[in-house]
Amino acid sequence: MGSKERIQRLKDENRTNILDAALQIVKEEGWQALSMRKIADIIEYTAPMIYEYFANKDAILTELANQGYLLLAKKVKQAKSTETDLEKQLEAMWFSYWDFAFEERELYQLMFGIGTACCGFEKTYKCAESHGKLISDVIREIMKEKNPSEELICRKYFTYWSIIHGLISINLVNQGNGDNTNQEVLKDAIYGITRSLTD
Amino acid sequence: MGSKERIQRLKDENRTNILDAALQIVKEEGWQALSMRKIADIIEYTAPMIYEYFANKDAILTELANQGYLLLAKKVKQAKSTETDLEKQLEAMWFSYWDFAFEERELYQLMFGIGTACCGFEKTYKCAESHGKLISDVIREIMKEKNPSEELICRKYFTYWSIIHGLISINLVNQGNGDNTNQEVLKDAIYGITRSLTD
DNA sequence: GTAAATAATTTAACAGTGTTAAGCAAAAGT
DNA sequence: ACTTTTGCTTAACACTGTTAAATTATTTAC
Repeated sequence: MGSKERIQRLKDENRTNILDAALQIVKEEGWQALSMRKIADIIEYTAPMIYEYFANKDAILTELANQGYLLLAKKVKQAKSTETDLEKQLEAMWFSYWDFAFEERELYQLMFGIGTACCGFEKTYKCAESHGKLISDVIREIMKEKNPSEELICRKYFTYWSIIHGLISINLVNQGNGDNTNQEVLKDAIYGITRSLTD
Repeated sequence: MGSKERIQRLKDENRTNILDAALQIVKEEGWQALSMRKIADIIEYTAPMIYEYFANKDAILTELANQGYLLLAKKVKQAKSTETDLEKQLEAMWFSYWDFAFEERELYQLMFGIGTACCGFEKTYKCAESHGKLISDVIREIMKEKNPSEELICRKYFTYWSIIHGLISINLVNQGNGDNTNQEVLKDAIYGITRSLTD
């Protein structure tokens, strides 16, 4: 019965094909154009087939968002490894966060945008191996001489995130007016908050 | 022909009824529940009637957004009038912005949220009598001894807005976890940027 | 190898969406 | 009184997510 594994492999393939197709549609035509029948078209099945793999459309969305969280965490982790100085690590991590938002703007909108059911902060801050955890670990390390409470670290992370997420949101809606202005604002903001960690 | 005015008055009434109905539905059931037929139900007409007043659903949305901009500008202007000191004016204005976002959260989502077609920054910053203009006027006044360029003022306004909009976005999605933490972050952020105006 | 059972996939349908065209009844103009 | 315009509705189209039934293909049992 080695065919069982072959069948399972095909099923897995279909599952990822569905997710890939969904992302492809969104990248080409935007979130509002995503429909079950369009996904079905691409994977060369009919729409009801998708329900063998996902409970409903929302389940596809949350799965895509989860893929996004994984990818983001990976990139942030990678950015950390490029620096040794803690403050530089933090800067690199936030910059990679920034880059992710624009490289994978559709995913970012899904993960943190207003509209779909996905939350953002709670999930991202508490889950181990998330970018939130990775970044706040560095914040803790930088502040360690001040013996910060977990609540304070959380607040600092929150402050960072607010301004960066705000900047990103604004840039995502009026797509990229004045790139270097943003980069300057971003750098200023990161530097400002980082200074407040040790002062 | 005094009836012409009566008819016009009825038409205007219908128009505002449509907008009111739309906002009512959104407040009760959220944006995704808004439909032309539901609006028609409330105003006791059939759906196609709405197209006599608005080109399409999107036109209703942008009109609502414009109402939002007007209301926001009014509130910000009012906040300014409660203080005489420039820096306090600025703080009060941003606080009223913050309050608006939560008092009229549906409108705020429409005006600045990701998803619908409305942009935010350009429109708000350039239009006279908008909250953006009002706030950046105060920024200019505070910075006047430094002879700031328009570009610098714009960037400062942008910085304020980013962090405040970021904070709001995050609070709108995970609705209000820890109110006073946010207020503290907000106050810190505003103070920090304000200090950077005169330093 | 053929028949029964099971799995895989599709067709048809439901209730909803935005939107447009055709039809009808009442009012207005001549 | 007849025609034209206006206000409004019904019917329809092309979509949407989703479910149930029907069909086809594949596996299992004998």
